[in-house]
Amino acid sequence: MTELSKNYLPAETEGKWYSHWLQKKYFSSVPDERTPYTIVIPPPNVTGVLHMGHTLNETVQDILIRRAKMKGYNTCWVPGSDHASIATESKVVQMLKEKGIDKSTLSRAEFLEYAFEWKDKYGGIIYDQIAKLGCSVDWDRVTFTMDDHYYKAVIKVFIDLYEKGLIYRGARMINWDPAAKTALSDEEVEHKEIQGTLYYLSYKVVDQPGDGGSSGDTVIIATQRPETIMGDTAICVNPNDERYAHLKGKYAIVPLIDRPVPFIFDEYVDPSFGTGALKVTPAHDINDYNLGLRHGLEVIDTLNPDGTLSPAARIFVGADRFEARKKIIVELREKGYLVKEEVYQTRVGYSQRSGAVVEPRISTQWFLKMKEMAEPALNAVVDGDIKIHPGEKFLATYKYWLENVKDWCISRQLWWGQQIPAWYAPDGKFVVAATHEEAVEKFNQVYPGVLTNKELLKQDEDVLDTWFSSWLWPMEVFNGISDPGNKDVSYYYPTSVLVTGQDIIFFWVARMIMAGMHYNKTRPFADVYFTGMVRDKLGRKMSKSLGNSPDLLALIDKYGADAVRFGIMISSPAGNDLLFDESSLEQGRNFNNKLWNALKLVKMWEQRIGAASTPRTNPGEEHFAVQWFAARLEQVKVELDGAYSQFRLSEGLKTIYSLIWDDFCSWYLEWVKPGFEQPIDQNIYHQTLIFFEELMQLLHPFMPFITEEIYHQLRKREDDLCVKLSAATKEADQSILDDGNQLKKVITALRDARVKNGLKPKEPIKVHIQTADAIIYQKISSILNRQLNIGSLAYTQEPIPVTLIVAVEGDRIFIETETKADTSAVRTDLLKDLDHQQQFLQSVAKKLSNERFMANAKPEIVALERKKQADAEARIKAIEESLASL
RNA sequence: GGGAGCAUAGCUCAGCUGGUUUAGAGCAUCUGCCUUACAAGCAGAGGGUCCGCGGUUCGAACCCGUGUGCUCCCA
Repeated sequence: MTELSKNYLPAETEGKWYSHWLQKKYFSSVPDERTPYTIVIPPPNVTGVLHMGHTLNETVQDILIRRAKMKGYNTCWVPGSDHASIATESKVVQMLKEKGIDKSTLSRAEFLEYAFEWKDKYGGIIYDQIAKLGCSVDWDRVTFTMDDHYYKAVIKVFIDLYEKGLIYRGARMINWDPAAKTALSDEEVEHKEIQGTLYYLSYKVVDQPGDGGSSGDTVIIATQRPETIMGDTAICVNPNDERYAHLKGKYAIVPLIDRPVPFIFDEYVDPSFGTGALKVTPAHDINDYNLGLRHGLEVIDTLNPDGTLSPAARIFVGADRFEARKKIIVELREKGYLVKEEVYQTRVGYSQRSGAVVEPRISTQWFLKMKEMAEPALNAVVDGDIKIHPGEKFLATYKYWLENVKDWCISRQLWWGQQIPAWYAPDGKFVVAATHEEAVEKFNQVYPGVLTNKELLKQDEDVLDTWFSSWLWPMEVFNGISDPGNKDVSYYYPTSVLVTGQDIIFFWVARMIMAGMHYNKTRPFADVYFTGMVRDKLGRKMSKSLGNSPDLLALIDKYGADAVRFGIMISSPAGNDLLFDESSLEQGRNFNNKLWNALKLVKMWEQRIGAASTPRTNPGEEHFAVQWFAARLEQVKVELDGAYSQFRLSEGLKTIYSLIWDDFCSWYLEWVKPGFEQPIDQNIYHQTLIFFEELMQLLHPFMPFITEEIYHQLRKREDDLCVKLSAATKEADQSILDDGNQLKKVITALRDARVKNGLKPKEPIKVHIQTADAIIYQKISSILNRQLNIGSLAYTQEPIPVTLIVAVEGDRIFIETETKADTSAVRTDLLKDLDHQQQFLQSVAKKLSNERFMANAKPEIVALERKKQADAEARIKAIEESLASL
């Protein structure tokens, strides 16, 4: 036997076992006759590294996959990454800038080359982290959302939906990200509450556009965006607002640029907000835009795509919008137009990716009609075809979104992504087709004779929203779109469960369900398990700016992957946010050591296996520990089945943790431990190995490395725990479990008495037991002797004088003491317990004497109360006798 | 403004169908131990107005109403 290290050293086993599993191809899956269990990884963005949120998600998936593998499923976990168009493109642009390269000097192809380099580098880091964490992903199936087949699938879906009339192109008010210079979908805008200022501006009123405004009449308008006044095309008031009734047919003069705009009347305006008069800027506000549509107003766009003022603004042209605001306020104040400033709370939309304040902007973009897509996706969840965990929390959110969904803006003004397959002639006529050749052919069919030179047909410069590719993920990782009905997709799809963060329920989960229902007429997954957000221990979101986001690889180096997995799972109740604290990783590391030390103990016994079952005690008695632990194990297995089926993984881990630490190490191993340098019974040794192996198997999904290592340390063997099938559960023997509990209670009570009375552990005690059921004690007597250092044990019918008395349930245990112990502490304890028991008895008696309780309660409840009463009475009697004999 | 969720030990959370010995765990705390696997450990202990108020019920941490506080989603 090679010497085992003092503590468990993760670095020495983790790499070894991961390569072994890979070499054995345990994670690779091909369709066969077994039932598949499939998970597709939520593809991490190639923009960076895995954070703690990924770590949680990946760990949960690995637990489910490893468990399913042991249950005999053909498991397939597909890894991959997402091109994340906006985020990656902005990072690549930034990286180029640092190298002194401006994106505008590059061709599209040159830029994409840099982007793919970036993807290879960071995608590689992510995959390395997934491997270090021990994830049992099928590396032969790595998929990237810009892979050739994937790219083609996205284009195919775009064309198909366009031909079905579900995709259209049009000018709409969209969310514009001035930093990334692209359109965004509604979901990519995050609203934050901030303190803003409401500026009260004075507009002159004139009778006619050409009028100089000599009347001196003015109207005061409140706005939080004074820099947009140059885009004003009307002033709107409520038709029922008498203050402004006289303005009908008149005009207001926009300050600084002296442009007359008409007054319009619309009930949309809230007379109580601000002054009740609203400046209407259709180009820069969605509500104003709608007002403009109703009243036929001109649209003046005063902003450039990068957020600077456009020539249409006439003043401050070229200044950034926020800079322009400051300057305009100064000028308005100087010229007397600014009459009041007021602080007020408002909400501002920020780009989820770039962080820039989003501009509402009218722009021609591509949209997907969502109503038709939403209905089947809604039904799939409402009807329970797809189950969301935890359900009560997210079902309502999911429903609300789908019932109120708006069309999805899917075009992005970027290069990194699938280029929109629309082809335009110089006059703006266009067709949608996969290739230039197909486009030319189609165009000539639809518009015969228009195209003089086929090179004039140019492809749309824009790409599609990343989510328009990732919504196909569960299908296209198996080539289900590009090669429908192939062997893999038929076998693995629909997938079993999707594990992801609740923050992308709309971005991704809902849309995957839409795509799945649309293209396969089936759900993409049977269950959705939402994990919470990982926060720091103060409850703050993890972010780079706070510096509270730990580096995963550093944590694995410090604690080991198993401890990291343990730490994050133990503090992760289903669906709730988890407060990440390194101390839970310490707990994981300590658990590793506990396992390691248990292994060392068992390995020591290996040297001293009793020749032919010649234990120093009665084998029947020691057999009790074995019987008890076997029952405990079965009991826990049933509990675990329940925990897994409800995705209560944190609870499952706690159950195994306690089974190993408390039941196995603290009780069982102590009960079967031979005396110093004594041999161990062969059967018990053999059973202990089996138990230990079973425990390792139960723990394996959570902590794969150490369990595999111990599995091999316990016995020289050819097979691996990773792929070991779990045995069916048997029914646990309840009476043995009850006896075990009794044994634990007796031991704890006697230890307590020892401590309280200052009896040294090395000092043997003489014990007399008064019980109605001596058989139990006979079964466990050798264990009692050893655990409590009992010198002599006898049974008695009568109380023994000059002793300490310990009451366990209805039994009394008398400890003979040589030195008369101080009884005052014992007396206090007994009195306290007596009081407690008497109050309890009272509450039970009250119930039993309540006629209505007796009439209404179920018979088994009444029986239980009767038993409680009897037990309490017995305990009280025992305590009273103990007190009397003190 | 609309909607959802949460409130249980110092902290993080279980408590499933209202009745499981007058509420459980882990961590933290306190006491005693270098007991021949483990001090990253062992043994033992203390710790609760189940957010407040009202109701339903024989019986409420659990169901209903209401108030307060916190979190999230949407506009």
